[in-house]
Amino acid sequence: MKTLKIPEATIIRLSVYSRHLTDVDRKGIITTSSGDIAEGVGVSPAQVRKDLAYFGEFGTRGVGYNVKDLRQHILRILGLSVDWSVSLVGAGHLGLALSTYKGFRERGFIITSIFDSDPKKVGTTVGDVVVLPIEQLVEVAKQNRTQIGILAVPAAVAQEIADQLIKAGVQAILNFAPVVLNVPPEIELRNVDLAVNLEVLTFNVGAQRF
Amino acid sequence: MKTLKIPEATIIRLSVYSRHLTDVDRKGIITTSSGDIAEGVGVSPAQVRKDLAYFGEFGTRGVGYNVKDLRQHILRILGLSVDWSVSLVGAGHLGLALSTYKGFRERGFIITSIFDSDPKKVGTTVGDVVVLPIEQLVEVAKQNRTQIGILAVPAAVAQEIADQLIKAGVQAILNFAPVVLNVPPEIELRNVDLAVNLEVLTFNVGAQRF
DNA sequence: TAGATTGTTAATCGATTAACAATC
DNA sequence: TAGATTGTTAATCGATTAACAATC
Repeated sequence: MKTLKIPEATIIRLSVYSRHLTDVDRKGIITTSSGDIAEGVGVSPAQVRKDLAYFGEFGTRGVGYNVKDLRQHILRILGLSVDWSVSLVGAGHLGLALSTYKGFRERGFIITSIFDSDPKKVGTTVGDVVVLPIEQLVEVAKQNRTQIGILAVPAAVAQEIADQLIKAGVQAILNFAPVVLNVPPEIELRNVDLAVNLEVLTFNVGAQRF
Repeated sequence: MKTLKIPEATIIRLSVYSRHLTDVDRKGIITTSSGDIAEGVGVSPAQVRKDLAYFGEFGTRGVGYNVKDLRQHILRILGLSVDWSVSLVGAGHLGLALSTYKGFRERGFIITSIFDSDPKKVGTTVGDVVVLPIEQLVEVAKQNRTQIGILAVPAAVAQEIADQLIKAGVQAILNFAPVVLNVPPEIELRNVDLAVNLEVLTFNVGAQRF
């Protein structure tokens, strides 16, 4: 098992390439090139080739890449050749937004359970999933072999829920609560902080000050 | 105007530091150190000092940093010493989640207008803002001196709406639609792609393959 | 003064870009 | 063959880490 370190930036770009290739494929285009992809997603052609080179040789010199093939290769690299069982915690507006987001199911992310602490939300249906009381999280997530937990809960309870998700056996957590979570090293964690994104914008708008 | 290039990673961390300092301040702690901050947010002390050094000297050798002062300095650096007028386009679940997100208002992001193309949503009230028809976007956003536009619309119409926001004079766009937008260089653009975040997780969960 | 911690420089590490041989 | 485009190496650029003098 050679662990040649792959930049996270490369993974993010691969995800973007794959989406671009889906569009290109839908247009019926058979062959593309690093230059085409680069133009389509706003990076350099060398970057595209370098990113792909981490994982193999997917093109033909002088010709380019077969769109369908390359797309499939990238999806496999990203782990999207199989479905993933996802548990969503928090059925507020954000939770509803996430659970109805079409992009998830298209990519094989199946929300198999939804939990909330509010008795008024428990029992309601979101999509085709019934909202369960938070107390059942560990038991149900374990039963469902849930691999990914999404935290759409207030910051104050995020750590506690994260601990429960880990107890239930999830391998990865996507955290929307604006708080730094402590998780063991074997758990993959990503934070999406909506305010941070706005703050990078406001810094840049005023950045001529520096 | 010296434009010494500041890494975006530094800006993101400053935002995280400021949030951490808010918590620390609430606990009544007066003085902190790069080591404390580093531990609180999961980076190295040298990183904290280096990030701050881009903008000045905010500490006292042998002592550390005054929590309130440092917090204020960082907020000013991020452009958060003033309010920002924000226009939200798209009053779906995600739009509602964003408009009710407390973290925005706390940081001075004031949603001054909300637009949607669905006649059933137009006229409803979100928080204390009435949803307006999308046709009024350019006119109203201009009137409100809107500086930031948030796109919570389907990918298919995101570019068109972005163009209208720019016509209305916004300086920055936060895009939640999974599509690559073309905007002029003077417009600050950030993309938040929910699926990409999940895909980085699934790659990492299976990353021992490489 | 002794201990602590900053601000800053130098060293290291990592990622991107440029160039080009390989080859279709 | 001539033109195009990949895959890969080397050069460049940028960010992080380590070390330490300055100084409270």
